[in-house]
Amino acid sequence: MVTMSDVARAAGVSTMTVSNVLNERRPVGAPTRERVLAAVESLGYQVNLTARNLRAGRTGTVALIVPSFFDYYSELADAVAREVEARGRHLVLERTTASAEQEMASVSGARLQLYDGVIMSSVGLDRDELDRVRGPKPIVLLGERDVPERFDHVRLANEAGAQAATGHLIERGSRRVLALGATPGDGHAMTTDRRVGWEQAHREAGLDIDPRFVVPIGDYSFENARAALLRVIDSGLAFDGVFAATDVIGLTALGALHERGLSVPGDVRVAGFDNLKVGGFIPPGLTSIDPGHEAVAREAVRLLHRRMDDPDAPAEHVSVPVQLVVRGSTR
Amino acid sequence: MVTMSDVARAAGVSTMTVSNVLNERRPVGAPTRERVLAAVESLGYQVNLTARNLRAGRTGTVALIVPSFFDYYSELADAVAREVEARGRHLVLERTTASAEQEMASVSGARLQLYDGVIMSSVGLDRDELDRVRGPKPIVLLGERDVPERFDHVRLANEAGAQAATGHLIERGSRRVLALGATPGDGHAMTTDRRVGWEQAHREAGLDIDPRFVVPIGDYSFENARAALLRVIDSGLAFDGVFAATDVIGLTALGALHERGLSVPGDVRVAGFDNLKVGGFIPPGLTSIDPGHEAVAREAVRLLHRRMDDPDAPAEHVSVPVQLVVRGSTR
DNA sequence: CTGTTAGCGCTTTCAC
DNA sequence: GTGAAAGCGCTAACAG
Repeated sequence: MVTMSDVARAAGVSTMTVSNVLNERRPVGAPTRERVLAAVESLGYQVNLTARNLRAGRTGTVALIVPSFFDYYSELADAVAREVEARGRHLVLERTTASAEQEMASVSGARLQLYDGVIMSSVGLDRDELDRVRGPKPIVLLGERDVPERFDHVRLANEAGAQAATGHLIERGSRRVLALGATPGDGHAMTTDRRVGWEQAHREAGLDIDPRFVVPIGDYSFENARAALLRVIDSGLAFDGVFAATDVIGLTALGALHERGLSVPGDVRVAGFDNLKVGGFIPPGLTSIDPGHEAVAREAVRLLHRRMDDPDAPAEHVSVPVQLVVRGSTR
Repeated sequence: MVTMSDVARAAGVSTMTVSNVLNERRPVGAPTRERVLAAVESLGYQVNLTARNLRAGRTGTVALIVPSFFDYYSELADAVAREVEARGRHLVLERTTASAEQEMASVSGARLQLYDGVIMSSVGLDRDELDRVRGPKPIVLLGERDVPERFDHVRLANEAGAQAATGHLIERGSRRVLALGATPGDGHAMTTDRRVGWEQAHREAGLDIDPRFVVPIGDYSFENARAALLRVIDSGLAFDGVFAATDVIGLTALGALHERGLSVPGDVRVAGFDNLKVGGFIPPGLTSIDPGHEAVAREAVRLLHRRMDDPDAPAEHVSVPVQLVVRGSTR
């Protein structure tokens, strides 16, 4: 391993001068500078970021911690990466498998020290658990759970989005709209908010709210979504619309309906939530709610930098607007 | 920031004893141990991984460096994460946007020092550029490009997979099969290998190879794939099968064919490559080649650990078998 | 414009 | 079973 003092010796200067050349922190005379750069080149020197981190207390890296690498999160991560890189830092992605233990480990554990800041999309931790998180580095939370006041937080307009999607189904003529993947009862999960939006659309249209049309799905997986919808179809419950709480569920609904010989949008209209890229390309195209990844990413990174600059700034809670995107599944 | 010496002071021991308790490297007397753990708990101490890393030279973290966070790579990353975690390390994901500069920066730059090892899926760097990469940490390469002998490398059986998919289309009755997203000419890109497999299937079936049926696509994006296929349809070139070089292209083909009123699998059979999860759930289901993420991940992590244990082990080059998965698009 | 000194927080090594 | 000293490679702070 070639170190900075090897370079310094080769160039006949002190390590500080090498450091100053490489970091451009203080002006260095042109000839000295040349000698240093030549030595760096000929020795193949690379800074040791670990040592720099330890000494300087910054890493140039931001972590985005998500439940999984899939679907919504990969599209979000891409937007966050662009935003972080635009501000001159690197982004790394970690996944927690949505478990409270792993989220806790990611965020309160020692790993936080490795980053200048962390953006976490929390689904496993409840409000009380989050409240126990104290870290030496800024944390911005994403997602739809209730979070302690003191955290910076970015969320989506879930209710408004669900209401827009469901309202659109009703407007196109659906009268019996499933809330597939929504969650009944109280709570602050993303899927309760989206169910509330579904209800609001019904109220606004003067339609009854039938609790049999709320169909929860264990883990939002393709497999469970498919099984749940097939169960509904086979139960004989008549419906002519599906508001899917996520696009994964919506895409699966397209497949399950096709499998049972129901046409979309003829027999059943379908709308999802997340506006996954793939939904715009498969037949017949999935109407969805665009969650505005760019805006979420921009806000999250803005809040993170604000807090890096001023650890005592008051916490900000941002709700990002969403937008209906109409495609073949409702047209 | 509470440090190890704060804990040592509170427990009335030396920092070495604290370190030994936390790392379980040397036996520590039970009462001492208790005092140390109590102090850790009451002070809320967390190890500083940066400092440990600098001193001990290991980080407990493996990086997977991929061109993007999407589709094939997110599914691969999930498998790699499971495998890495099973061996007691963390995985972080970085993306390069497939640019040679960023791949170079990720892998030859100082960032490599932050990890115990790196698995990189390289698409931007050619053989010569890769050959210039020398790092202090193990690197395992994934992917279909030609790589220098000295690297450990895991690749897919691309030709065999493409041949199986195309052979299946032919067996089902297709006679004019597009190679959508494949690359003509020589070369060692993934899409040339897959085109060669497409050709082999034709030869095996005694069918002519018509170069007009090889339709390259700039960047494998949904948008370009859609545009390319619509162009072919509108050109009047008759075809009754599509072998798509990736599932992203295959899924898009389903949509574009639907848009032009062609039925799948009635008018045109479609097969892809990657076996993306979504392909099993949308209508009519996309026949595909399963790239065996688990096997790729297992081999990659095995090679990485082997090299961490023995930096001088001879390089291994592994080719992972793939498997045809038949769904509605060819049934 | 350049150098010296000190030390980030931890673990390796050696000593008892 | 426990401790003291040294130092990983770098940069902040101060000095000249």
